[in-house]
Order: sequence, then C-alpha cells, then structure tokens
Amino acid sequence: MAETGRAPQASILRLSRYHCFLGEMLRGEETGRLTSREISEELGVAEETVRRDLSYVDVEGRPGAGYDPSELYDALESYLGLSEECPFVAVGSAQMLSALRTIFPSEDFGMRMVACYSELESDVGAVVSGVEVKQLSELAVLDRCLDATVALVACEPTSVATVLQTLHAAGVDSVLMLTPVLRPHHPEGMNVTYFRIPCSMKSLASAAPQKPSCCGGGHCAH
Amino acid sequence: MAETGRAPQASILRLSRYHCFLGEMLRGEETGRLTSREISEELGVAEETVRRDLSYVDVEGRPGAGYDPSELYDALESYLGLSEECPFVAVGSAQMLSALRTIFPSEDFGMRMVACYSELESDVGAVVSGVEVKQLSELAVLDRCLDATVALVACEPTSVATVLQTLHAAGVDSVLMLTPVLRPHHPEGMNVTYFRIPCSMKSLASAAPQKPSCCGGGHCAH
DNA sequence: TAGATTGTTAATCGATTAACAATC
DNA sequence: TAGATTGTTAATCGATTAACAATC
Repeated sequence: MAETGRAPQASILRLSRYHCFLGEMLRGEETGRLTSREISEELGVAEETVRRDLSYVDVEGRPGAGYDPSELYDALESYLGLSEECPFVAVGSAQMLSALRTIFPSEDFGMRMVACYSELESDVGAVVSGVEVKQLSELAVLDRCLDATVALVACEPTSVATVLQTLHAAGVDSVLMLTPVLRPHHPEGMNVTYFRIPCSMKSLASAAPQKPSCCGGGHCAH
Repeated sequence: MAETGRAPQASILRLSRYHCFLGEMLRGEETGRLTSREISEELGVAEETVRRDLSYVDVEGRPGAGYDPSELYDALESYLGLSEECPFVAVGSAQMLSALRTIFPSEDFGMRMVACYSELESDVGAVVSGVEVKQLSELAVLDRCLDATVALVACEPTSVATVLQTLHAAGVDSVLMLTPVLRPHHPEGMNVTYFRIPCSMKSLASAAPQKPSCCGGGHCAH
C-alpha cells in the first residue's frame, strides 16, 4: 500500500470482485499464499492492474511470495467498507425477488437481504429467503436499525421514481437499478448504478465484432 | 458524420441508449427536430459527448436546427446493425424469464424473444410472452432460421459453462450474462458482457461517497 | 442576415500497461 | 544467495471535455 487517495471506480469494482473471489477461495480448501499473477489468471484481469488495484488497499504483499489470502480478504472488506453482514434491501415483485436468488444467493457472497418490498398487493406476506415481503408503502418506515444503506431494485418501470424517493427518505443512498429508465431523475445525492438490459442487448446485437466487455468489471481472459 | 473507424465501446452503449430514447419518443406525439442539447439533457450525458457519438453514425444534423428524429433513429438502427426485429434467445427458469419481462418487455424496445430455454425439467411447456419454454438440451438444435445471434442468460451458476458452449455451437456469439461467474471461461470468439450483481452491490456498499456510475452507459444529470 | 447548433480539432483527464528497482 | 514477486514510476492508450470555425 502506497497510493493514497480514493481508488478510481473501475478499481473499486475489481476490488469487489477480488473480494468475492477470495471469499469463495477461503470457503474451499486451498489456503496457500496467493500471487497477483494467480488472481490475474483466475479473473482475466492484467497482472499489473491487480497490483495497482491492491496498492490502494492497506495490505502488504511479500515479494517473491504473494499475499496471505485471509489477510487480503479482511483488508479488502475493510477498504470497501463492508460491514460484517452487508445488509441490503430489495424491491420488486415476489416472483422477481425469488428469481433473483438464483443468480444472487446473497449469503454466498457474505451479504444479507434484511427487508424486501413489492409493488403488488397480492405479494404481501409472501416469504423470500426467510424475509416477509412488505408493501411498497411500508418502505417509508424502514427500520433504521436494520442499517441498510444499499438497495437492489427491480421494480416496474412506472414505480421507479417513487421507489427512489422513498428509499432516499429511508436513508438508503446507494442503489443497483435493474429497471431501465430512459430519463433518470434521482433524488439529490443518491448513488444509482444502472444495469440497462435493453441498451446492452442492443449494443450486443451490433453486427460488428467487439471486444468482450464487462459491465461490473473485468472480462474473460480468452 | 466524419469520424471513420469503429466507435469505442462506451459510445456504442450510449448510441444504443439514444436509439431506445428515440424509439420511445417516436411512439409518442412530439415530432419536432431534436438537438444534441435536448438529448444531452434528457439522458444526462454531456452535450459534446452526444455530438461526438453521433459523428460515428451516418446522419446529417442541421446546424441551428438539430436532427430529424426518425432519420436519426434509422441511422442508429443501421449503424448498430439492428435488424428489423432484433431477435434474441433467453435462458433461465420460467420464473426468471417471466420476471425479467417486467424490467425488459422486449417489444417495447423493438426486440423479440424468439426462443427460450430452462434448466428445470418442470418448466418445459410453460409459456413466456407467447413462446414455449424448451429444455436446455434442445438449445443444440436451435433453429438457425430464427437468426438470433444474441442471448440473455440468467441461468443457475452451475449451468453457465454448458449454456455458453451450447449457445456458441448454435451460432449465438453475443451474450448478456446476468449470472455471476467468478472465473469466466468462454468459448473462443464469444462476446460475453457480464452484469455482476454481487460485485456491484459490494462496491455500492462501500461507505465512501462515489460518483454516480452507470454500467450500461450514462448516469443521472443531477 | 443573425442566432443557434453542428462537426471536428485540440486539450484534458483518467485508466491501463510496461518496466524495473526494491525486497522477501 | 538466487529466484520470484511486489510496489511504484513512467509511458501509453482511450475517452471526455472544451473551444470554435463552419453552416443551416
């Protein structure tokens, strides 16, 4: 560690990936030291980029030997400001929330959904991963004690504005938005990342060959 | 238009967004000319960036007056290589496919799901947006006449490798992948874009304030 | 024409890659 | 020590922003 100041967004995204990777690795058997080259090869990111990214983090690598995995894991957790549980809130229909669990089983990534809200009346009372689905309007009284400041939103396009407003009022200031909105109007100071499926599908449809790109950081090495 | 050569990936993603925006606009009433400033304000992209992006596209703006919306729409369609219908294939559980329609009602974006495949036996025969869900194994005999070269994949993490292989064999070479894979191993020449929900959630959880970022292009102007 | 906006060039900014001395 | 890998500086690459002459 030497680089002072905040890491650029691109680095932070990759650091999150390293954290996911280490989490999975630590849950497995292998526990030897880990070099930047190994991380580089596993994740398809250039070796220098890995070291540069890690230079923002408060961790010491051993020249000739690499990094201690669990030390690195903790350092990343601390640098990224991930609390023990990474509590978050989810918004969407019960069907959507339930389907999302297939691709984002949050516990496997060290995160926990502490509350969820649906736009459909009929969903209220359903249970998704042990959490009861509440009415969207109840978001207003989101228990601050839950301590969630991040939300995953996949609601109907028409509810987006309301959802963002309400989340903001409830103290949630970072959102991963899966619902595409053409003209985003966020509450002041809110941090919203969009995954725009339609736009990305269109840009992929583009006939000409493209470099493999990766929203959310990094791409395949091959 | 003057800039020759291929537009950078970032521009292509924004061009896709302009295309979505124009599509929505043309379906509405307003039909007057459109300036780069207007696009810029609606989408939260800098004015110069809009003009620079459009300089890759074969369309003429009128100084002092802007662009003709439907002319621009067609030019974008042609530049992006979007065929009339933008056919694509989807892979995931029936529940997932059905939930995804809430956030990506493809017809509204001028795209059409021409086939879909589930990893669950019990899903076979279900109908999602008028298309019968087929077994994953049938992907191998994907009718080439369907002409789909793009896929939206949100399958179980364990199926990713198989799905990619099969899609590749079926002539699909571009994939939007919603299932996070730690160590991506793609078939040679395949173009896979990842939306990594876990990594993005972690990077959002990061306590320090960040610039609003947008995977998939552009972010809020406010 | 005058006003407005385009298209493009040059300047800036930021991120990635290359190279290498420091060091375990 | 010798070999390997780190941490960092400098070079490169790419994308965004600023500025402005061309022009409808």
